[in-house]
Amino acid sequence: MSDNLSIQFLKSVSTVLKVLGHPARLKLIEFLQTGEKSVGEVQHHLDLSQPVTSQHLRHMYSRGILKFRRDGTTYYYSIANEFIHKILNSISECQEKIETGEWKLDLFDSATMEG
Amino acid sequence: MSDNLSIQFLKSVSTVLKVLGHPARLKLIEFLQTGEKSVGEVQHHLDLSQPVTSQHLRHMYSRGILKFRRDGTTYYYSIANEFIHKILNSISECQEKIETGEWKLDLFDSATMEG
DNA sequence: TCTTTATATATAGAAATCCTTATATATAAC
DNA sequence: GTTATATATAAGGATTTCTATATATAAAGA
Repeated sequence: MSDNLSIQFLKSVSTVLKVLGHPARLKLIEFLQTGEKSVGEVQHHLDLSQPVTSQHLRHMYSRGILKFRRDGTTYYYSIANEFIHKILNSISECQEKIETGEWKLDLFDSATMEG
Repeated sequence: MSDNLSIQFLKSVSTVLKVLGHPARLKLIEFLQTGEKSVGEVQHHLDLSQPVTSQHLRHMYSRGILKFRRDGTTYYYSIANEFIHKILNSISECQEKIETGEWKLDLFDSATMEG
């Protein structure tokens, strides 16, 4: 299992994970799972400023995670590939297990080494 | 499906994804999937300096992604929760689909909006 | 006790990220 | 043509992260 992942794939995946490793972007892409959305819809859903919304979307587009189409003055963004869907579904499944108590997700901030 | 994820879960998940969103750490944790490893083993496997290796491990430990035990001077690190395993397995499944050509993972760096 | 091995910790400079403010552009409506 | 709407882009600074280097600690063995 180890070294299964090629260098290139490893880099691609870490790029994707890094992009998703931000609460606003994670919530954003979760919103996009229900279908394409305009910038304004995303903005209102996330309660962000217009430039920040646009920048996050552009950020994700520039990394191949989103695609967009334009209709007049409106830009519709949507998820660009299956990989993203797969990861998001996997996360959803995890949440179910965590909610039911089957799994625990113990994250913390302190960092003492005396364990 | 939207708004399925609670704020707290969203933050936890984005923390995890952010940590995994780094080629060295992703490769590191993939290595740990095969079982606990000492710092030295990780260091040699990843071909990193000792301090950098230690810092990555501590970084992941401090965020609840790894745990460790100590035997004399040797520290053994291992994956701390099922969530990580699930995400990694999901990534492996994705790689299979991408290798067989069933899926494409088109990531790119340019960022012009004229698409 | 001295030396080696294994690892942690501290720190500093560079680089990347993120948000804010301001401005630009393109289309639509009037 | 003027105004309104939807969005992109650019510049700035604050914060965080990364990498490298230097130092410290603890155990094991000679």
